[in-house]
Amino acid sequence: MAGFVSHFTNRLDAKGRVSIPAPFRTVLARDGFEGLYCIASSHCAAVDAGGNDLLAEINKRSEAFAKLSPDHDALAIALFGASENPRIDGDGRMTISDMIREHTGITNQVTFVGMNYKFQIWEPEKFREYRAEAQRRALAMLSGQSSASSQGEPV
Amino acid sequence: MAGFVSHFTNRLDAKGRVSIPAPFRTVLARDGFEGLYCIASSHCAAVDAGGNDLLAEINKRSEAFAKLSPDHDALAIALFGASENPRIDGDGRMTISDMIREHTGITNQVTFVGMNYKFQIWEPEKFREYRAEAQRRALAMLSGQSSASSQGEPV
DNA sequence: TGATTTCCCATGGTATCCCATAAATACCCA
DNA sequence: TGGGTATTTATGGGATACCATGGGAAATCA
Repeated sequence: MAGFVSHFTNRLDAKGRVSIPAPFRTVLARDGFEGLYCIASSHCAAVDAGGNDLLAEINKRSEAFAKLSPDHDALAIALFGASENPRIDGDGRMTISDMIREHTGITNQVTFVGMNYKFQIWEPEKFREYRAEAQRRALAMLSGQSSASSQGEPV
Repeated sequence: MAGFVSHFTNRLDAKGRVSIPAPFRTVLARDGFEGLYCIASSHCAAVDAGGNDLLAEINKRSEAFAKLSPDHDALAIALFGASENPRIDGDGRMTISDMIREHTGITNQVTFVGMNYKFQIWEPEKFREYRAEAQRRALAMLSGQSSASSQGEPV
């Protein structure tokens, strides 16, 4: 039920390792996924990460196209070619790969952002900028649709 | 059915803990939620808190958009990335995080305000000011001059 | 064999658990 | 009714467990 929530910033050590926040680890453990599924976000400087829930969402996307079709192949390459399966060591740490470094601009700190069914990996400063923008957009989105659906009771 | 009602003010201790009012705890226990779900209010200096009822409300908001889409990502960051899951200790206390401190201005006292399906966490003085303003607005609305403000903003 | 990765242990800080206390409220029974 | 006794509640503090982080040693790979 309860997914990835809140956000945490941890330090990279000299070996390129970083602790995955303990609350996220318990979610992953409950999910039962071995290791971690990571894929570069197509529209921002973050990497999506998660377990079976995220994987299922990705699969759903690619299944919208007929298998063996050129579209499906292209999508499969884009989705699975850009993804990785980092393992989690006994102390709950993962290593930040070159792919993640290049796509996020991470140098010595990592921000983990809970998004319920998945979480994102960000460079802290870039995350702050994106969050400010996201909150503005969210406010506009919610005020735009709330009148239609329910009583518009603000949450 | 009976949700969170009335309001209470408790002291923070040296470790940053505060007792959740007992009536609120019994509501949470009935709800069955593990811990507490907290999210900064977008329109005032308070933090919304609650259990499954509040979480369901949040989920409803984000499920209106396709997962993995830019819109859904922005909304998920604003809703889940900005929220927290404090646990409640055996004595019915929660710890006030830095996020809550910054958003509410809480220093050494906390006011809990029941709002039926959720409750709010306030700095006592800020709450007094907000309530005075809300009562003035309510009075104006009830006396028939509620022309422009028909949004149903919460009190 | 040299470099990188994986496993294991150490440590300081923090959060959590557990118990104590005092005040307030509810309860009970003559 | 009224006095006295349990419970509940908020709060304080000590002890313990957990977590992020650092670093060494073994294992793996090219």
